[in-house]
Amino acid sequence: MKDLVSPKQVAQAIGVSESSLKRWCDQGLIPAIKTAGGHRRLAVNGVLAYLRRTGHPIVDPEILGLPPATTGGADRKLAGERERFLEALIGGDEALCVQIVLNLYLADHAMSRICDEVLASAFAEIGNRWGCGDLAVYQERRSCELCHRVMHEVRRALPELPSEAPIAVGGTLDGDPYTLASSMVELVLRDLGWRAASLGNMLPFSTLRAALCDTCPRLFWLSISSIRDLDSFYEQFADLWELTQDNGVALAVGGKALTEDVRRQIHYSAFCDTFEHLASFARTLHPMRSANAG
Amino acid sequence: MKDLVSPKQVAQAIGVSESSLKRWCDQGLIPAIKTAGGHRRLAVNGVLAYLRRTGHPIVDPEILGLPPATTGGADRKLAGERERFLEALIGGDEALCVQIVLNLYLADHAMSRICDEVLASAFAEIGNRWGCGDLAVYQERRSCELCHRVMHEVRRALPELPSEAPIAVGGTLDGDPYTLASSMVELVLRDLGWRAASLGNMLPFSTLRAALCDTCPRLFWLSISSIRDLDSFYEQFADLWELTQDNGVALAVGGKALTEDVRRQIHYSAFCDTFEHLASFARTLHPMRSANAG
DNA sequence: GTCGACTCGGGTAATTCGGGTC
DNA sequence: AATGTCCGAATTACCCGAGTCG
Repeated sequence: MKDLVSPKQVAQAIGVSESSLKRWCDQGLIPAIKTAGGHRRLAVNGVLAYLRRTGHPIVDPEILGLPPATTGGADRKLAGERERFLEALIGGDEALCVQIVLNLYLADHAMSRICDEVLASAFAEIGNRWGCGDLAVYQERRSCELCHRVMHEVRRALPELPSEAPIAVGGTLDGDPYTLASSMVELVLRDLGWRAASLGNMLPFSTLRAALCDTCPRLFWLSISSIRDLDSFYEQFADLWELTQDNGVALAVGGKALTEDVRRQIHYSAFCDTFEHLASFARTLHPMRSANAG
Repeated sequence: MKDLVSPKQVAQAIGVSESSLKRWCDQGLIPAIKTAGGHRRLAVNGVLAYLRRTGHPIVDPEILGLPPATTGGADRKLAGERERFLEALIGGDEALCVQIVLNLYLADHAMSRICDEVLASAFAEIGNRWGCGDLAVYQERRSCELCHRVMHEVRRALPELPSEAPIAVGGTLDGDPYTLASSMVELVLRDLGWRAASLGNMLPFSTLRAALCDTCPRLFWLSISSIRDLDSFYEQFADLWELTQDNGVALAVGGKALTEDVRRQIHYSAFCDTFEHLASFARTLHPMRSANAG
């Protein structure tokens, strides 16, 4: 933990304006030292002492544990946050998980990169540790549960979508119970201005066709992390592809079950290894105001 | 939903003067914290808890970040709302789903009854229609997805739990992918003042034992809607039961896989056909102060 | 030395305080 | 007993041009 933090960080962390913070410092309520140029630097323990005295809630304690952001160090920040997020997940600390991700979003990171480099990355590591027996099963399950809650929370933070925004729907195939990736797709697309809605998991092809006709999306996604029967998959997937093409719907796919061999046998509009890929593809369909420089 | 709001916002949202709000805060009816300068900041869940207790109506929900037509104290009947909720679920109208359930909560219905008579009941009907082929599979899956989102939203509206509240954890067994019931249990218990957390689904017995030791709950729940191997189940369940008894943990079970025959073969602290049963049992363990006078 | 982001101090408008009264 | 309105003083949020940081 850093000893000294900037006024802006503290203001965000405790949910007040920088002006108020300035006044409190000048009144001696919060100890602060000044740089040669007159900029205030606040001691973290002094801030915490103040919060304890006044019972002020910590809106975002996570900021206080961060080193001051260095310009151009955005990459390092994302990577570093992955570790903190991972530990919070494993420890079952829901509030902290939410704060970390929400903070990254507020720091104007693209949702696609947050999903790639923090959420998905953390779960990759959880998978590793699970395989090594370093993790209890319930910790893995609870992590999934927590991650869903985090994503709920982040979705609320996204701006309202205009009713003319293009529609996107998708989900996972029958036999594939993992909803996390599909929910992340929804988040990424919403961040890009799509009215995206995940249909859930375990969806047979027949109902995908029905959903496609009922909801009339511009984009349809499939997260495929396991395939039961390859032959049946090829056949049904071809039907789905045809249906999307007849209706002018783009079909984006991803997931570890789509190996190179499998990809050779099927048609799609875009295959996405990462959420960044997905975001790039989505932008070609529906260019977005560049609010997120990513 | 914002976490902290100013007195003026709340006053506008519920249609009273700021003075009344001041008095309610000073009497402890609404939890409030103060800034260094003595200005009050109100937590939205605290405000909602007060509205629920008193049946006070909401004039302008949007100020508090609630769905448009949220009313406080409306005399909504549970049975009638089930139909509306069901149709909203099937139609995929997330906002309406949230609105209906939140209204019932604010109308001071117990969470256990909302879960029994609206949520679970709606899913029973969805199951029926699905069996008859009156419902597309994706509509059923999407309904599960929506219901999770509704519950997340309601959980946010619940008041903050005191740190001395008893802990409860639970989940579903290995082979049982349905998380809905377990999430409902969490909601019901939180409404009763428990610090309840669902561990998720597909939990093998071995990890349940680990979780039980790691989290030290007062109550452990299992939602059991399917059992893979009965013999193995009996054996492992007996181990779990023993562990709970050694640690002074109550074990509450429920789910349609627990038929009369199965129940005869196992021990538990309480079997719950409904969330109302669960609520009654939880109250015997930890009586809740009746916050509601009228 | 350049550059973007941050912070400074100070001023202003809006909000909130506590208390008294209707 | 409870609520709404009014008051001066205090607090907070937002804004600006100039200076500092990394």
